[in-house]
Amino acid sequence: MNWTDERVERLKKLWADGLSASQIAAQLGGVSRNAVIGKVHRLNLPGRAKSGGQAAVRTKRTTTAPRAPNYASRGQTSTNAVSRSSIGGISAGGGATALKQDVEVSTALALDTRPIQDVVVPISRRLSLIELSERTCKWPIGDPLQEGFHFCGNDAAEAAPYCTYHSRLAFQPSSERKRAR
DNA sequence: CCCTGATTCGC
DNA sequence: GCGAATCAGG
Repeated sequence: MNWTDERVERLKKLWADGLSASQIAAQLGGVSRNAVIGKVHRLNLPGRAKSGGQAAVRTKRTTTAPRAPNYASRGQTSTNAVSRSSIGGISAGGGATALKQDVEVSTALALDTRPIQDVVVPISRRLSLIELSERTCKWPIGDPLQEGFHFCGNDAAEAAPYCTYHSRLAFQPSSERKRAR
């Protein structure tokens, strides 16, 4: 994808609006967030001040080049197969949000007093489309044509499209389907 | 782990 | 000029 005047203009606007590089990349399409950042630099657009978000108080890089990295020591990254038990094992990463969600789910299933409503039970992160990543729950909430539409956005297991709660709603194994209903 | 922007430099 | 790889940080 090349930087047409039009795309550059959009980049400028979105950057000025405070969108993050990855969000801008998602909107423009065809470019990575690195490409966006690189372009921002070349355009001499003001970087993100040390205000708001998380600056990047990068103290000038000492003559040590980042190139010629340790290609040798690379590749040591092992993709750990994290085993997640169906209900108890929630990743700690999500913090309070994920934890709270799990508690509510457990409670709902344990008490079994009334059916789980269609309406949101877990506390969603209310992410917009472009904010979704491979690890966020893509369960839609609301009417896509109405204002306020968003996605759950809670932590989703490795290859799962939804968080544990919504995975259960989406892939109910008949037995649980009865109880939930 | 997820993410952020900044920087360097091979292309 | 471009942007992947990398760094440094939240």
